[in-house]
Amino acid sequence: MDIIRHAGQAPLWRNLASRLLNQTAILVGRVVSDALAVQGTHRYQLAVLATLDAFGAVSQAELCRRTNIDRSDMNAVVNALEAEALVTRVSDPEDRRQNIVEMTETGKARFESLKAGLAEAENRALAPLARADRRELLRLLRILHDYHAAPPASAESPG
Amino acid sequence: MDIIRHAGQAPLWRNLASRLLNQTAILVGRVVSDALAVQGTHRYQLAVLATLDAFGAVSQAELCRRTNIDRSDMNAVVNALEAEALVTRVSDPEDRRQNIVEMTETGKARFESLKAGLAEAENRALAPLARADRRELLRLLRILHDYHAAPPASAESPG
DNA sequence: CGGATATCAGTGTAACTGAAATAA
DNA sequence: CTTATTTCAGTTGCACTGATATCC
Repeated sequence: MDIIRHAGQAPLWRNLASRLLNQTAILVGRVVSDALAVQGTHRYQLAVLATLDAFGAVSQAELCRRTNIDRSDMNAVVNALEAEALVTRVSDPEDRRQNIVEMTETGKARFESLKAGLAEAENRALAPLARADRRELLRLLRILHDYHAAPPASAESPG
Repeated sequence: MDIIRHAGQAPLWRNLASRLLNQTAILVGRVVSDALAVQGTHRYQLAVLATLDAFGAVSQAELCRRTNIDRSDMNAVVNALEAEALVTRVSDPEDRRQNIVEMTETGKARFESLKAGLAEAENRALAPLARADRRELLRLLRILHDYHAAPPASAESPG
C-alpha cells in the first residue's frame, strides 16, 4: 500500500539540489514578488533601494557589482526609479563617466514601507520553518552562494 | 577596519531568503545545466527521463504534474526526446485523449549516463558543504518546497 | 593607447497564457 | 454540457550580449 506522502516525484529528481533550489526559488520568489508588486515595486528596484540605503549614494556600476544586476538592466531600473522620483541620478563631477545615484526622501519612505511588507512576505514564505531552521537555511545558502559567486571586486577585503 | 568578507551587499538584501534562493539557484543550476549540456540534454529532458524511470510509462499530463513543467513546454520536450528516440509516444487505447510516454532502451541508457554526470556536477555544486550540511540543506528545501507546491493530485496518498 | 562607465538595441530562453481540437 | 488532454501560437520577464559614445 502507498502511504508515502509526497511520492509524486521521482526519487532522483526529488533529491536533486539544483532542482529543489530552482523550484523553491520560484515558489518563494513569487510570494515576495507579489508583496512588492502590491506597492508597485519590482524585485530589482528593491535591490537598488536596499543597496543605496546601506551604502549611500553610489554609481550605477557600483550598484551592479553589489546587487549582481546586469549593467544593462540596471540602467532600466534606475530609469524607472528616477521616473518615480525615488532616486536622483547626477553626473559625478569628479569622474564624469559615472552617475551618482542617490535616494530621495520619497525613495527612503518607499523603502521603509517596502521593508515592512517584505518582512511579512518572507515570514509567510518561510512559515513551515522554525526560527533555528530559517537561520540554518540562510547560513547554508550563503555558503553555497558565496562559493559560486564572483566576489564583488570593490567590496572585498584585501587580506 | 574592514576585515569582513563578502560585505559587498546590503544587509537586507544579503539576508533575504528569496534573493539567496534565487541567486543560488541560478549559480548551482548553471553547474548542473552545463553538465547536462555536455551530453546534449536539457534540464527538462532529465526531469522527464527521471520521472519515467521512477514511475514507468505515463501520460504527458502526468509528467507535467510530477515535474512541474508546463503542459506547453512538456509537449516540446517530449517532441525532442521522441526525435532522439529516447522515448516513444503512443495514444492510450483506454483513453484516447492521452499519450502514453515510455522510455526506450536508448532512453534508459542515456538516463544512466546522465545520472553519472549529474552526481559529479551536484558534487561540484555542493562542494563547500559537508555531508551533514548537504543533507540538512536538502531537508529544509524539501520542507519549503512541499509547503508551497501544489500537491501532484494523482500521486497524493488519500489519508 | 588601455580601461571603465553608461546607454541602447537586441538575443536566448524559462515560464507561462489562450485557444482550438479531440475525446472522456 | 463540462472536464481533461494534447497541441500550437504567442507573451512576459529575467538574465545576458554586443556595440557605441564618453571619459579617466
